[in-house]
Amino acid sequence: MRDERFCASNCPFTRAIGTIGNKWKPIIINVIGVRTIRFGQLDSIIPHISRKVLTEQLKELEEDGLLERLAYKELPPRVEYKLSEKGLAFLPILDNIKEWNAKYEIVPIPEETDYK
Amino acid sequence: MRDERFCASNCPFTRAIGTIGNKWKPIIINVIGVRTIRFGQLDSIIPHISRKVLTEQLKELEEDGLLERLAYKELPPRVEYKLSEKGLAFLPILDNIKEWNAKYEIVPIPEETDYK
DNA sequence: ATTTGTAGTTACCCAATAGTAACCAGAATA
DNA sequence: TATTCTGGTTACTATTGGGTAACTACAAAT
Repeated sequence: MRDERFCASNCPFTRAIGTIGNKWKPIIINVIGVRTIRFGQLDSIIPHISRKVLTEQLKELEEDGLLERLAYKELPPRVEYKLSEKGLAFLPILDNIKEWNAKYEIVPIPEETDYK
Repeated sequence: MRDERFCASNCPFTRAIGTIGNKWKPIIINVIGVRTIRFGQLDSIIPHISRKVLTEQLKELEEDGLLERLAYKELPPRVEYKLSEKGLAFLPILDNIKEWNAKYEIVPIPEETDYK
């Protein structure tokens, strides 16, 4: 899941891309935003992600210091995630991407759909 | 290479991540920058990328309107790439990522290396 | 006694991605 | 005549990614 050639590069930009340059992480960071959120919520809010992949991505984000994980010793278990200072500092970049996209995206021709 | 679920999402942010959210594209865009560059140069400047993958990524970037490709009908062939307006507009975002990384990166412990 | 709920983990398997090597055109150069 | 040069493409293989389903713990509710 993580490309060692990127993470161990001596180019800081390449290393940065190694940590956040995949399709799930920006989505996850964006969904969390400034709130505290539970695993199950993430799982149900983010479309098409499996619990397995979600777990992996969250683990990596935590390892890279973007995310804080708070596990309560309860049953049934409760785990809360929230962005660290580093993660929060990444949010404006995601906003920039949104603006950039809004300005330049070539809007795809919407699929023919049957509404009943 | 391209995840249809992302590109066809009705969420613009998800679509944006679908186009630039992978490890090679930010690297390629960053390497091109404001200059005009040839295929062979890209291939030799970017570490670890294979010609096959480079070709695929360039093709997608062109399809998504980030890149302009200029092929000269010569032999041996000459092909030049440069960023479009959309591509150029993405450069400041890459700069933001560099700043963000410089500020927050947890520097990896350098590997034990033998210098002779 | 059985079901429900949470946040995972694990095993298994198929699909997608990426690496490698060989090959192409055809003009210019040795 | 053989080699070099460029920007690819193709076939084949290896590696990885990711989906699915089953399973865990244990308390509380039915």
